[in-house]
Amino acid sequence: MSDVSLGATHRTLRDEVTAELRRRIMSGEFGQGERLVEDRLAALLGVSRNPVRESIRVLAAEGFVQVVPRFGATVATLSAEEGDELFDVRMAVEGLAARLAARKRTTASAERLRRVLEEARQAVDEGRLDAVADLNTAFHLAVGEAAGNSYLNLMMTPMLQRAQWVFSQTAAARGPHSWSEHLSLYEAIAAGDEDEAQARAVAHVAAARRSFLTAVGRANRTKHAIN
Amino acid sequence: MSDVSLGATHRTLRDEVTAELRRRIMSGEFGQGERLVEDRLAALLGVSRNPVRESIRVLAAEGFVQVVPRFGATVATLSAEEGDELFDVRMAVEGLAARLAARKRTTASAERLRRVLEEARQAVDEGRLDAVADLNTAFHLAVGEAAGNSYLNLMMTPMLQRAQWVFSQTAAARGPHSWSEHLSLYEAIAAGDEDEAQARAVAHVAAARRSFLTAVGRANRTKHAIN
DNA sequence: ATGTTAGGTCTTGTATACAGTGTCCGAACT
DNA sequence: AGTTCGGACACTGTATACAAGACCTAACAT
Repeated sequence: MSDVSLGATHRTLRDEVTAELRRRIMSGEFGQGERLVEDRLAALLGVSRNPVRESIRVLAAEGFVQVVPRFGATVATLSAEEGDELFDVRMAVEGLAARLAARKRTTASAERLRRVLEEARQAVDEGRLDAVADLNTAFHLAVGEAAGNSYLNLMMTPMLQRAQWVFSQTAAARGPHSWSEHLSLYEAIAAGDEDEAQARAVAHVAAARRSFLTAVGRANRTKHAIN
Repeated sequence: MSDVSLGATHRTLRDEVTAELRRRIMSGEFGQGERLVEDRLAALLGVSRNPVRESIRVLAAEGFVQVVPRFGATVATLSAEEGDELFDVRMAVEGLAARLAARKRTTASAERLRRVLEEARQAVDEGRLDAVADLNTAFHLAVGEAAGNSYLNLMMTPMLQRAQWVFSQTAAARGPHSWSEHLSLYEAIAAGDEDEAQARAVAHVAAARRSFLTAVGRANRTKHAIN
């Protein structure tokens, strides 16, 4: 009996439904405010209503859908203001994550961060944009894991998914700056400099916020409001 | 059509099951690591397995239960270390909440905070200890609401419930100091002093951590480890 | 013309039934 | 005596069925 059986051994239908619904919401295939009818989703995914219902509850807890009793679930709406609010939370949470990651750094966690950075570099070179977005989230999540705080991780996972959603919904994009900022953050963590790590993480999120606000401004000028 | 229909109009069975299971976990009636068999919970609460299953998924997202596919759900275990880790997260998150609450203060939110403080004072006078614990959480949550950040609120609700759980599980208790700290935090928020509000919130959580660590130390000395 | 009410339809909420998988225990074999 | 294999049991995963409520429409009355 090995210890490899850490959850991911089995993957239930419901897990896949949850992931698939989340993916379709994040990709914009399910638009904001769109009604999520259990029957149709079940038919669409070739399953019964039960896994769909349970998935919807999870996605509601993550903030991706809003559920009104006896009415149903709709994809959450994301005003520009709500999108902006997320950055305040991220600065606080990710700043802490970076600080703790620097404090508790291990060779294993540093190795993991470096590996994600390397994968991202390749994806950028090959122009795989969707992979870049996923790897961006993966890097931030890896910092959270390096912090070694279980509850911090539990809350960071949906938070970062939401952040990715916010970016994709606003057609906001960050250039190569983002990855140099990641590298710089990694170095501070690897050096064990808590203050610097936190400062760089906060600055990185602040830079992301500026990109977001620019994109929102652009959208407003072209009459394509975020919501 | 009034705008009063804000979610809480209807209360489904599943909502009550979720609340009831959470309550029994937080009260210790369902001990850490205890297996949660769907059939038995359904029979216990007089419902079918479906509401129970959905509730378990929600509680898993909140971190109260751990679900292993094809094995089942168990009440999450809470080591002393994990309990302590929560305070780091709380300081970051609640510090932000206090700062934003001070920034966006309104007469309505200030009134609401004052009302909770008043209710708590009465509960303390009347010696209703369980109500005091709930009102403690309610105050912290009210600060979160006063911050006017929807996602911050979404994550604070389960975080504060978990904090209450940590305290009750360790038999940690805080005296009247806690409420004078609350009052002091309220005043900083009402005065709109962001820096002071954040500092007092952080100090308050830090004080709670000291109480927790004292209780854990006491438990360890008496051979009653938290887990 | 407008308000109201009754019916039908759509969708959620809940329960029950079935299938599949893992666990545990005992018996047979080494 | 220890080990391994097999089968019964228990529980989860998934599907289907039924109940109840909400919304929409249309006919009717005022």
